[in-house]
Amino acid sequence: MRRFRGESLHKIDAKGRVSIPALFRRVIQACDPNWQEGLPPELVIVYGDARRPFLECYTVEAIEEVDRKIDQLPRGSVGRKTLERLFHGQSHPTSVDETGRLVLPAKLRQKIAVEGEAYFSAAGDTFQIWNPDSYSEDQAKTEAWLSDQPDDFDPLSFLDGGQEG
Amino acid sequence: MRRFRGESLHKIDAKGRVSIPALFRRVIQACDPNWQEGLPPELVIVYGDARRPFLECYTVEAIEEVDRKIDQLPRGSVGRKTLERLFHGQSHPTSVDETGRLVLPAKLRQKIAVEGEAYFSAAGDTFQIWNPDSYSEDQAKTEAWLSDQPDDFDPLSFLDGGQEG
DNA sequence: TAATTTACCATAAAATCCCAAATTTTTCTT
DNA sequence: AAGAAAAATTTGGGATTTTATGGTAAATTA
Repeated sequence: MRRFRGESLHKIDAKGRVSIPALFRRVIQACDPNWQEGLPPELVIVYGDARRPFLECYTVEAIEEVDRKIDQLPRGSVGRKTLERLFHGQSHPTSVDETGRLVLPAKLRQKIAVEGEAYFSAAGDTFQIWNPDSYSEDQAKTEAWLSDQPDDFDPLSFLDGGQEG
Repeated sequence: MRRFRGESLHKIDAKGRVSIPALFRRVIQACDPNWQEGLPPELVIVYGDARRPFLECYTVEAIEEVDRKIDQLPRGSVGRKTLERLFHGQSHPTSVDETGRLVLPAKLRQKIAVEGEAYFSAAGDTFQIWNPDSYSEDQAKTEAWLSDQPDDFDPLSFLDGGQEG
């Protein structure tokens, strides 16, 4: 499976248009099973979780995997209802235009408080769109946490199934 | 199978007409096996479950799947009787007009207490029509529930088969 | 016929398409 | 390795189309 990697800053114009990092576009296209020459690659932007100050962008394959799992939850259960709200209701299906841009409607821009610029950051099989300042803050927190760790702490130790919160 | 995605607010006029979100229209049309150029795409609105403060809208394909399942239940069983009431009796077959609207008869508007505006929200292979205020309330509950969870709680963890009610 | 429903026409706002300028990155050649 | 050429990327603006919504006329029905 192809994964997103990298981060970069892009301008948002008056119409809400913003370039997607070129490397991300390749992943979006490769992970859209319906894509073919001439068609715009599709993706889904999930914006519902109010606790998160960013937009989360799913490839078609990634969102379909989520959909399949939601289908398996019991109809009417709290979990299913919550996830349907989040992933079906509070999501915005869209596509990458000919020049590699996508449009962020006003509602989504407000959600993460972006205006002139947006920061893109890869996160495995999704990528995130941030207000650049919010991203810096979040990044600073991560760095602060790291610098509180002993000098010889290796983040990779997380992988060895240490205790996790 | 195509799915509904997204949410939006629309006006209801004096005749009960209301625009269907453009993206929803595509799904309705694609999931109507009888549709062809010139015909209005059809759908079915189910309104019977009094415990639910919204109208549930099914594509033709989705309602036919429900019908097939009902057919398989033993004649005369409580389950079959209940489902026949809900899905055959208390449902309203209708279609999307030339300009992308549908008509909500007074009975249905009363059922969910809508007057001037209605809120549309996708839910997998169906979509729901809400009174905007009822929707906000319900949404607030979902968000309250989410914010009661630990900060790093990921709604997707529902998918990993945690205990469920 | 009165009331309601359905078909038809109209318009402002919003979203989309199309073309194109600048920039940056990559490739090729010397 | 340097410079030139080519290709790809980012960004901007105008024109076109779609969408949401309102109104009127025709048709159905109680």
